[in-house]
Amino acid sequence: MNAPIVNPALTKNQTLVFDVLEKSEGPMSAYTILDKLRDHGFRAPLQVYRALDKLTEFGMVHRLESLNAFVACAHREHECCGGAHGHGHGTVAFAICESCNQVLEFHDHKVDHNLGDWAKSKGFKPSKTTIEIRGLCEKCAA
Amino acid sequence: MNAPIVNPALTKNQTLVFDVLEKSEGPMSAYTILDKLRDHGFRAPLQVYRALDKLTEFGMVHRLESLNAFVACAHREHECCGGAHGHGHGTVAFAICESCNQVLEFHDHKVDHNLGDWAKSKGFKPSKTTIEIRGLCEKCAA
DNA sequence: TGCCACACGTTATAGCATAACGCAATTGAT
DNA sequence: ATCAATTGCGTTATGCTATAACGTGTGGCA
Ligand SMILES: [Zn+2]
Ligand SMILES: [Zn+2]
Ligand SMILES: [Zn+2]
Ligand SMILES: [Zn+2]
Repeated sequence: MNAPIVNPALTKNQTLVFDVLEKSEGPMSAYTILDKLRDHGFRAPLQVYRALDKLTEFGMVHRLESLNAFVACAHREHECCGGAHGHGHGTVAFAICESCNQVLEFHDHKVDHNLGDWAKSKGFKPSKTTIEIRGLCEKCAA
Repeated sequence: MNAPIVNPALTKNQTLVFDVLEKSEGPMSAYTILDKLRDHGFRAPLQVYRALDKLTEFGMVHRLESLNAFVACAHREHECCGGAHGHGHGTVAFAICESCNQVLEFHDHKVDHNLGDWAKSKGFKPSKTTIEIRGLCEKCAA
């Protein structure tokens, strides 16, 4: 539950990568981002990965482990307990539609606490928790 | 929450791959498994991946999304509500020690229900749920 | 017998991620 | 101002993960 960085000054590459992700409808792979940015001078995967690393560190981008892809953070500021930008509240979860690729980002205190209780009972010290639900969104399941 | 296959007859390749995984201390990548099986005639990744696909389908092996690696299922038969071999109880979760690579497999009804409730409230139909906690196990955190 | 499903083997290719080098810009003491 | 440390950047090369596409062989079954 590391404290997120608030409003960091982004470099040019970080801004470009973030803008691409934010405008995207769904998650994007690093290589797809790279292709979108070739016109802006991007030539190599590392340019994308380095920006993604920082954006993830800032809490502005999340990596979807089950897709090897990335999304812009969908939290509104002050949306809830966490305050400000970022995830002060704890673990974030994702519901990923396998039909339309839409991603719903959410957090659930009860899940968070239940997993925390389990960890405590086992003496396990969590650093990062991944929760990803694959399935069909309401629209696609109909 | 698909019903697991019980006691399927394994092919030679599936048996070899499963045995390697079961004897391993921690998760293994497909390519590491391949290297372990070269002496048994394995030559190509597909031989491993095909076996892993089936073993996963049988519920005997789990894929760790955050590691791109695989582990043998650690559930004892009849351990709990699920009965028999497999995961009749629902979602499985993993705690992965980033120091010693030990993996603890567990399930948590409350978490399961929490996520189920969320899905129901959003009309989302889950097919597979990934829960992976990275951190330090009790021994390594000390 | 003919057909089908499935496992298997092989080669090639696609997709994801990082190592290692050198350079330039920034920062922050001294 | 100057030096050192840090950070970002660009490039090349490489490594790791996964699948496509083809053909073969085998066992069950109408
Ligand atoms: Zn977020
Ligand atoms: Zn959908
Ligand atoms: Zn299991
Ligand atoms: Zn450990």
